[in-house]
Parts: sequence; C-alpha cells; structure tokens
Amino acid sequence: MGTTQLESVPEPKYWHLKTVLNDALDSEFEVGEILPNERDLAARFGVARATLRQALEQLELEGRLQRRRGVGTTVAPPRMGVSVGPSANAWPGAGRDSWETVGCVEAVAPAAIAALLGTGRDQAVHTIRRVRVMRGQPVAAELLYVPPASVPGLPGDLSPAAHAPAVLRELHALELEGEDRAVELGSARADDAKQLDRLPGAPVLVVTSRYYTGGRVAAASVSTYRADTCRLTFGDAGAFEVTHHQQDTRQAS
Amino acid sequence: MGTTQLESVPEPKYWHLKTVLNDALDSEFEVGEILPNERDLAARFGVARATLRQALEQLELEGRLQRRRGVGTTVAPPRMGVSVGPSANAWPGAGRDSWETVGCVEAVAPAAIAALLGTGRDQAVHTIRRVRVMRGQPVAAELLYVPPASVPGLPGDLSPAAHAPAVLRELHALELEGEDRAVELGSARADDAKQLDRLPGAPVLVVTSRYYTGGRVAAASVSTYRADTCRLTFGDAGAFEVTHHQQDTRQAS
DNA sequence: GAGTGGTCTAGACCACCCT
DNA sequence: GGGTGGTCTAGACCACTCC
Repeated sequence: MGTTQLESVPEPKYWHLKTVLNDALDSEFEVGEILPNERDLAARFGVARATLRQALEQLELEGRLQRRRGVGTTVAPPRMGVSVGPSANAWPGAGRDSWETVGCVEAVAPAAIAALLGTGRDQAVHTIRRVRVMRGQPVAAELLYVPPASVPGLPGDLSPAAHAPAVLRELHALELEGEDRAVELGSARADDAKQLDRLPGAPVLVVTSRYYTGGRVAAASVSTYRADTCRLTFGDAGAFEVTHHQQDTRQAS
Repeated sequence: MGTTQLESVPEPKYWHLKTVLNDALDSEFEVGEILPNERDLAARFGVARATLRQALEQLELEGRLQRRRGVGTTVAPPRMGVSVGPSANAWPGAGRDSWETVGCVEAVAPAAIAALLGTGRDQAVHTIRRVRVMRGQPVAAELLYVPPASVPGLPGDLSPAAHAPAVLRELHALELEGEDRAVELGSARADDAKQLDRLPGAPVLVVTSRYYTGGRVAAASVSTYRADTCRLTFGDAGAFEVTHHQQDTRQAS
C-alpha cells in the first residue's frame, strides 16, 4: 500500500504554543519583563483564551513564568537551588538557615504523623510551624513535630513566644544520628498557599523528613516547597551552581 | 459598622468538588475501582465537564486517581517509594536495581550537560538511555552521561549491544567518592512520556545527579520520574515504609 | 461502533491589584 | 474604574481503547 504516514500525529495546539512561547522567552524577553495579557496573546496566536492558558499553565509549572491575579504574567528567573540535604542542615532550625517560626502548639498529631514518629495515636507532640525565606521570598512552609519524649528537659511553663525556641534548643542538644527524607508532588492547601503567596492548589514539592537519635525517631517534619520557584538540592558537596533551566538539561536520545 | 463578613471567601467549585471526591475515594471506593465517566460525574454534581475535570486533574496530580484515554478513571494505589538516595545506589547501574538499558550512543551533549560534567562544549560523551521499572511499571526514564575520560579502558570497537554494558562496567571499576543531587518539577517531553506510558506534558520529577571520583565529575544523569506514581526517597536508612497518602501527613497548625 | 478521556471554542462573570 | 488573571459554562470534535 505504501501509505506514507508522516505527520500522522497532529500536535495539540497548546503544546505547540508552549514551545513557541518558550523559545520566545529565551530570545525576546528579559527576566522580570511582563508579557501581554492573556486576551491579547490569545488573539495574536488565533486561539481561544482557554487554549492559551493551557500553554501558560505548563510554562508556569516549569518555572518559566510567574502569573499573579490582578497584576499580570512575568518572565520568571531561574529556579532557586534550595538545600534540603543532610550535612549542613543538621537538626532543623540549627544554623543560620533563614527559617522563621510562625507558631507553636502542643497538640495531638494526625495518625500519619504518629506513624512517622512511632508514637502512640493520641499522644500530644510539639508542633512548630515555620516558613523558609530565600532572597526575600517565602519558599517553604513547614510543620515540625517533636514528641515530648525527645525533649525531656523542657520547662513546663512556657509562654507562646518562648515555646518554639525552647523546643529547638533542647532538640539541638541531642546527637543527630541520621536522617530520612522523601519528596513527592502535591498541591498547596489553603493555609500553606497563603504563607507561600500562592493560590490554593498550586503545585508544591512535599518533603517528609525524619530525624534519628538513639536509634529512634526524635523528630519529623513535613515541608511544603513552592514547585515553581525551587529546585531542591541534596548531597554532601553543597548546592548546584547551575544557571540553566531543567528543560535545557534534557534531550532526546 | 459591624459588618459580619463570614463566608466572604466563596470557595471555587472545583476546589470544593475536589475535597468531596477525595473523601468519597477514601470511604466509598477501592483501589483500582473505576469511577463513573466524566460526563456522568459532571451531571451528578451539577457542574460543567470542564469544572469537574479541573478537580480530577488535581486529584491525579496528587496521585489519587489515574486516568487513561479510551479506558476511564480509576482509583490509584498509594505512591511507590522509589529510592534515589546515596548509599545503596552507588554507581548508576550497579546492583540489581531494575533498570533496563534502552539505547546508547556517543554524541555531543547539550551545553547544560557539558556544564554539569565540566567538559568542553563540543566534546562527545557516552549517552545511555535507561528506563527504571518497579512492580511491572515504568517509573523513570533516564539519560546517563559519561565522558570518555572517565572510562579510559573502554575498547574502541563496540557493537551497539555491547556499548552500554561496557561503559557501565568501566564506570563501576572506579571509586565513587560522592554524589550530588537535585530535584525539580517538570513536564514530560514527548520521548520520555512515551516510555513512561503517559501523555506529553505529564508532571514529572526531574532528578539531576552528579557522580564524583578523584575530585572530578565522572558521570551525570538526568532522570525523569512519574510524579503521579512515585515518592522519591533519600537517606541512609532505606526507603520509608509509609502506606498513607501525603495529604494525610499534613494538617493546619 | 460505542464509550472513554483529551482538546478546543466563545463567550460570561468574579476576585484582585493598581491608580 | 479599568485591567489583570481565575473560574465557569455548554457546547463541539478528536484520539484512543475495547468489544
């Protein structure tokens, strides 16, 4: 029959649009520059606004664009390398790590956290809420869980303001023996989104950490990183110093 | 004035829909069970199909659902814990790690990879394409780059079939001194998507690794993991053995 | 061919930011 | 108030899978 089936896979419009815009961002725009609004862009490319938005959403997911309601769409800077690896970090809150404590309560943790800690179901744990800031931007919201058993020397009468520092101080006095970590994709809950200056549902990288001492889990944390602006770095050798976008590091084989 | 402004923040429909569906998945469905089709679901909830799809997309992003064109929407099992940490892995390809080599060429790497390796711009490197399989499913597509300088003992006359094993064998003979790693969110390119059994643009976790020997970068890799089905684990203590979804580990403070 | 999810359209209104 | 992105609608057609 000899049916030549070249071009038999029509590329979706939004996909083609995305590559066109991606190339344009490289060649015709500077970081921080604002793009034309969505209605104009859609008209210029001859597509519906929803189709254009599909392309913009992907580019935002990949960290190429930043969109803010009421303001506009701007070209995003390269992602920040954020160290979450072992070594330098040591105990959470140690070192000058640009974390800000937002709140601290002693409450019963959800079942999944209790499983992480290996504590009983209904046991209260110290719960510290913190925000990580880099270059003036919030990059992560975290909940740090510390069972009372891990900080036996903690005074009983603590003002809310003194609570978190005291727990962290006691924690740092222990010897850190090891760390566990997991990363997965999630979407920002309303409270995290607010602290990350994003809308609810924004894509985030959820980092779950366990800190060991004496063969037991002394603390655990769940950190929610902005997926659009952050590249998480692990490893003893320190953060990458790469100035390229991840797309550039991938090619067909 | 005393204007009570309760409920002044109307939740988007798709967001409310998402939580309703999420709860229903926990209580009324089993893993692997197929949901009603999108048109029926939309009608049942009294919303447009596009609105329902927005909710389904988020749930798929969070690993709760799996959708396949022409088939339907099913309830996804909990994400697989995939170890990408140091230690056990050692050199890429060492150990019984369920990687399958798909191809191998010697070609000039893109500029970003050359920067990662610290090699010259136009230098050819061994490029090995591999796929990682777990529980019968492809979970990652990888490109492993090895400069010829790292494998000086490599024979010159290699058949395509013998190329990749020979490069890996030479690599494993070196002493691995350290590893660097970074994780960021991306969307699957067409070629990766095909090997991951997903559509182009599907969300992926891109892991960029550098392997050191003799104080230099001996190899580098870019691995593309399915974000919907994988939870990446790091750490010396081995993979987490958590059976909960990440949503369950997060709560308001 | 019937049924599924994926793409696309052309509109509308809303929430938010700025001036 | 005017402009931006965010949400929502009610349709249509396409690509794919399975019977």
